Amino acid sequence: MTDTGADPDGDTDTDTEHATDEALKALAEPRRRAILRLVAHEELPAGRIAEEFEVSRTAVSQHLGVLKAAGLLHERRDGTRRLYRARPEGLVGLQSFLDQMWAGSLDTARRLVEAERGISDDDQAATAG
Amino acid sequence: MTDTGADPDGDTDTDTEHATDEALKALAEPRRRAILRLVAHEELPAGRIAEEFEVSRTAVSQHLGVLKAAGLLHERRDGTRRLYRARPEGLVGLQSFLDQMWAGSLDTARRLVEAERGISDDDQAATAG
DNA sequence: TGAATCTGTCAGTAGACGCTAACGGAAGCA
DNA sequence: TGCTTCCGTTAGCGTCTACTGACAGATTCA
Repeated sequence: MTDTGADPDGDTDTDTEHATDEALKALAEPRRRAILRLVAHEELPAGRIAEEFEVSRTAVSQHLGVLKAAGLLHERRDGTRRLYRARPEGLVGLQSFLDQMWAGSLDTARRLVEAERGISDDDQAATAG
Repeated sequence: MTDTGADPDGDTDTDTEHATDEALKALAEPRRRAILRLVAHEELPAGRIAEEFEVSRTAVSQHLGVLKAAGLLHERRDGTRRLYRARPEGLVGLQSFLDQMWAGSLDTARRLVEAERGISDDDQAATAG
């Protein structure tokens, strides 16, 4: 067991990791993505959101709770109604995570392809370069 | 039931949705993200990856299968070993999804804030005037 | 005050998911 | 050929999760 980077105990990264984890788990559900899409362009009350789906209002309410807990939803009260809209800030951590992953894997892929080409082409030049 | 945008039956969007769904479900697991991070910077065999975690090799193998099915992993055979590395192309759909969501919600948030400010401004002006 | 509306919360259930142990297949070596 | 290594697959189990139905709190209006 070496746990090089598998289970880091960093302090600053832990919060980001936790936020990313919650956001990803929230987005992993198709219904929740549909809800997020609905409230991405306009503010809507819970009942209006529930009407868009065939599942019960209870299920939608729970989905709203998950999205809210993940920081992906903004809630505003208006009388008996509760208006929801997407919260773009909740996607920041996820964006940076994907960017980092993208850059790293893209760089690795490029390097491996070049190495492969170098080996098949001329390994002497590869070792010399 | 109106299903305006909750359950679209589009043709071109369905594939993208499916790919995004699989990628998100794959990334929603912390262990799979750790695996992806490991092979983002270097190509590694399955056994080497399994050593980094306390769970059994079986579990890691299943995680590798999920990541591979989601198009996030590239597999290459070398004798008895199977080498894995992250596949950046698998993140494209997810990136565009997040970009779209980000742009839409950010625009909405800005518009709502401006409207709110306008209302409160208008309100004070109307009540004062 | 009482009725109606809008919404969240609390048990309970069916299905999905991650994990382990046991097994089977493919490749390398004496 | 027989042994070993490396790896994926299957069956089974415990846990998590999305869902439904029933109930409770908050607000508005007559």
